[in-house]
Amino acid sequence: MDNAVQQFVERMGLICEKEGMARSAGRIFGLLLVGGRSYSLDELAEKLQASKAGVSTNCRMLEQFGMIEQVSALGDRRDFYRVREDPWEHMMRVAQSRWRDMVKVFGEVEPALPPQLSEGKRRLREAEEFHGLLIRQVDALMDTWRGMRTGAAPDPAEHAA
Amino acid sequence: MDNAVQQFVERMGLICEKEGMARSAGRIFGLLLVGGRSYSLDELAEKLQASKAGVSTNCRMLEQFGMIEQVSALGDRRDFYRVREDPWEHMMRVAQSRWRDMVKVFGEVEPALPPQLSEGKRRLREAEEFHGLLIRQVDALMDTWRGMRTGAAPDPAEHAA
DNA sequence: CCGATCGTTCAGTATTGACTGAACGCTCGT
DNA sequence: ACGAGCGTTCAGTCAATACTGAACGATCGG
Repeated sequence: MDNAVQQFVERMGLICEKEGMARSAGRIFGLLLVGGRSYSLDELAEKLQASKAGVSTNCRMLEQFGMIEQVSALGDRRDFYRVREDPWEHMMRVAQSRWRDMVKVFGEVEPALPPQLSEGKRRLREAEEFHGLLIRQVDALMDTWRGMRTGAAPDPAEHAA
Repeated sequence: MDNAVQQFVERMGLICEKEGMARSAGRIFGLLLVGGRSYSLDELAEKLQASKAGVSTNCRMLEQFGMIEQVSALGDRRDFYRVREDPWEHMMRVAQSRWRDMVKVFGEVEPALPPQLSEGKRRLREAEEFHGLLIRQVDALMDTWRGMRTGAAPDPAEHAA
């Protein structure tokens, strides 16, 4: 395997590990990203020197996160995986759903708080507001991003409300 | 400790755990957030039923993440901790620095890739571009957020470039 | 119908990481 | 100068989790 590829794969493993997921999941994603084509489970296991079982599990996890997708080839019983057409958009969607959960928690807890914790209640309302805004801002980012990829404007200046 | 507070503390522990950090760090942050005042290490350890050592370590970690800050009281040798005035802004700054690292990795690896991996090179340039845009979009979010908190406009419609 | 070739499941293992209790160093008050 | 109170460090313990190898089930070709 190419040297630059191998280094990148390892760095992606570390990055993804810091983000909370398994290191080998990051390695798989890195290889698929830089490979730019579909890989079978066997090929992934071989190139990453990992067991087929672990690769299978991590691929399904990456698929749930919306980062990669499974694809089948005619006349081939094997499962192939590749990065989705826009993995970052789907990753952002997952992040948004987590933020939505936080908004939900803040919204549920704040009214249940005893009145003497007025400062805490204010903080929670603020947190709820911030994450709501964050979700909307990422929505705007998606619009811009899609516009950049379909259109040809190199520098977007307009946003969606 | 209040029942609603206790439940919130626990939920924040789970949320923060999913984000990649330690569960008790999340508990500490939750308690400080909802408490709305400064807490000494002893008080945190007591209310969370954890060891002083663990609380100390996690508080320093939370401080590095920019979520809480240490504060001292006159005539008191103890260290107090409280949530920062705007914890979410600082959390976003930390997230941005992680994205900057990713941009750096993408930018470094792409030129080192062999030419036959043209699709992979394209993916990496795309990833770099996306995360750069993401950083800028969060900058815009900060501007909006600060504007909302200092000013009084309930619904912002303008963005910064 | 049988063998081969997949992907998945499962139990076992190893490694990582968090938490604790005790010792330590430091800084005050007296 | 000494002791009390404080935060931190460190070694040990514990639980969680990722990974592996082997068995299993399914599917296709001959």
